[in-house]
Amino acid sequence: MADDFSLCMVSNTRMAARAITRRYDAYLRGRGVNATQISLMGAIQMLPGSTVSELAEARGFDRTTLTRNLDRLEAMDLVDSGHAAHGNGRIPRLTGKGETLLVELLPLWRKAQAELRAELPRGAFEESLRVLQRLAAV
Amino acid sequence: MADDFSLCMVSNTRMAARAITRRYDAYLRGRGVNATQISLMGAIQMLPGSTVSELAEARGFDRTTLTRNLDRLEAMDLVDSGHAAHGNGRIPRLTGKGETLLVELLPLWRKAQAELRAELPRGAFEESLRVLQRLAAV
DNA sequence: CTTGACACCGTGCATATACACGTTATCTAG
DNA sequence: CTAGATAACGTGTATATGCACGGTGTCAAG
Repeated sequence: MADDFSLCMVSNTRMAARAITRRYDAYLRGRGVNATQISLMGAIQMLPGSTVSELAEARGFDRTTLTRNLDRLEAMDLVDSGHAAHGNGRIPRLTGKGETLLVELLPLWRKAQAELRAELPRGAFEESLRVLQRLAAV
Repeated sequence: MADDFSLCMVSNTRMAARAITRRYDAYLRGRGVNATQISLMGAIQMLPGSTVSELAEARGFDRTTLTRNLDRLEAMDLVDSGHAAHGNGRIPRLTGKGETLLVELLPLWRKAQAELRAELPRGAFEESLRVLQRLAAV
């Protein structure tokens, strides 16, 4: 049998995602949102006017996952959604409260990014982003 | 504000994990287990005699996540657990059915690995594993 | 023997993720 | 106008994940 599951790409991508998420979550603990949520808020900010489907495509989410993640942010009054001019499009955007919170938490996010970068060998942070984006694109 | 969340390591690791998991899940669809489960079964096979805590440490899981993932595999009769000689240790191992299924699905896993490797530039598969392991270790 | 430290463990709760399926709005061919 | 195609959507169900909390077994100090 002798197959080496330590080379399994599923194991390894998920393990990295768990480790990084836990790490960033620790920086944000007690601040009202977790790492996944703030990164979603950042994505909404960066792709204004996008529908849920467009956001999902851009961030590699299943559309229905995004629906529910947005529902939670709406319940917290951090996001609300408008309707597209035509069709059923749901267009999420940050509320004032959401923008305020995002700005308030940005220093923590920057700190998390900076300290991760500092713990990696020189250039490894950028290499990691490149590798991850390539994996997400296949 | 001008922060670039496209460089967010949380977003990028999770996006890669989602993409890879979806891909491997597609190879396994209808076979009774998903990609996460078969990779866990592989980990059990490779670390025989380990307790849940040791497995969790080795694979970067929270211990309680592993508890429930194992419960599901036990409910499917693919895994069962023995008791450590001392203390409360839970020691999972594949059942006969679990081993049979793992062997049966190995060709699909190998195919998934091989086709992913083929779609990446030369050397990128190995580079990816190295980068992911480094991220999981920080 | 009891008490406390320690190392395991599981459960309650919440969020994240995705597939299958059905719904709604718009447009176009007939 | 109607029927079908198309593009968006949400919900039901299931798995995955982790933190907070509490339980259980072992051992050493008193």
